[in-house]
Amino acid sequence: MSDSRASRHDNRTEAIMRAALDLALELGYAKLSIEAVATRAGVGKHTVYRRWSSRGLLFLDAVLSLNTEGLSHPNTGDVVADLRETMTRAVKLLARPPWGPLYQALIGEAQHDPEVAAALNRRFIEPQTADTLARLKAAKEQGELAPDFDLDLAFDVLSGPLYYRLLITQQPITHDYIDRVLQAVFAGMSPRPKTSY
Amino acid sequence: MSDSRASRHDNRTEAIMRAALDLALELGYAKLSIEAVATRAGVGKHTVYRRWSSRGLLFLDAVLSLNTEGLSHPNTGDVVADLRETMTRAVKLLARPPWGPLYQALIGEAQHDPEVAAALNRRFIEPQTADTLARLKAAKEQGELAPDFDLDLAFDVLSGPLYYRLLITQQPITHDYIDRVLQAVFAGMSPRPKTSY
DNA sequence: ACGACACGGCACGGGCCGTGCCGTCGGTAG
DNA sequence: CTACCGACGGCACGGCCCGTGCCGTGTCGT
Repeated sequence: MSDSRASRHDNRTEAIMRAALDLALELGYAKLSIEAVATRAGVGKHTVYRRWSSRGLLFLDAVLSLNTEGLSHPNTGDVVADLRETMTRAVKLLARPPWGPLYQALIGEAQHDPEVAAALNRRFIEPQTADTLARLKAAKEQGELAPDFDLDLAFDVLSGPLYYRLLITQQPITHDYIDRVLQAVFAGMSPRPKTSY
Repeated sequence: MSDSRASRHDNRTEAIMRAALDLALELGYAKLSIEAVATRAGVGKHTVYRRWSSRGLLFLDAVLSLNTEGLSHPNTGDVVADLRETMTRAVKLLARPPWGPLYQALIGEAQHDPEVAAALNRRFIEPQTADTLARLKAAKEQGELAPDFDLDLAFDVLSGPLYYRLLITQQPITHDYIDRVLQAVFAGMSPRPKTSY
């Protein structure tokens, strides 16, 4: 076949990413070396460097290759229920290995490497945001949300607390926690509908 | 004096932390080496290792030494205004160097080093949370907040979006953004006070 | 004056970096 | 069938930094 060349190429690429994920889980991302990845994958270091210019970008590809399809939003007509469903699914992935520690390490790396941060946003955060935004927009058009509902802020306010728990306090994210966030955001936290604010 | 010994000790400690901060700002935390810090501080490597067991813990001490007093909450009687004041002050610190990049790098390191994560929580996050909690509790007792106001969640919901912007999308955090978060949390985002939720 | 101690300077083995070079192997073109 | 070519694995290199040992020095408490 004419693509056996490409096929061989892809096989190595996958082997390298798999080795990177294995080692990241065994040693932690901090102790992950390209040298070890190459050895584990049965590959020369050049073969790694030919594909990725930095450890961070390799790790990004590796983590995102664990594809998370199934994070798209259902539309049952009840926007809050749909959001809870999506958030629950996301949290189930993050709750335990392999995704949790890997995603956490990836965001950690993004704080040190602007290239990783940019790529993570473009390839993962933005699509996910757009998806949520579309679902919220539909809800607004169907009168489920107020006309002045702050669409652009919604994703931040919903995800922010989850990321805060994952990255800062590093407490477990439970179903109850998701419910309370939804409660706070959609029912409001103030006793007075019209605060002095 | 009897503490000239301790004084000398402290001088070196400060010099090392200052050197670490300088280098972190010049090169970025990722390229920060203990060897370079020691040289810049005019100090032997032992003197660094005698005080800190890892680069992360040194960096944590260095960043937290830029003391952020003035993050305590005022109490003017209007809890939302007080929160906005505190959040604005915090964001002013984070908005631009040196705090912004340094704090971002510190949280990044915390994702790779559990010791740093634990210390960061104990020494910075928890006191700040307790402070906010106390202000909210006072507000609740004075009837400014509903009796069933979710105190424990409040800090997460208020800070979460800010951290999300700082760490994930890495967009600037403006005054307008703070206002919108407060609006969302305290006035609620839903058009219907009693959602099906 | 003496002893204790933290210190700066130096050197070491070791790990990993990123990069060259070389011989091989598979697929392609003529 | 053969000649070419690109990607490859293996190896070696200089360089940086790690964490640690040793040695001579200066400064303090006794």
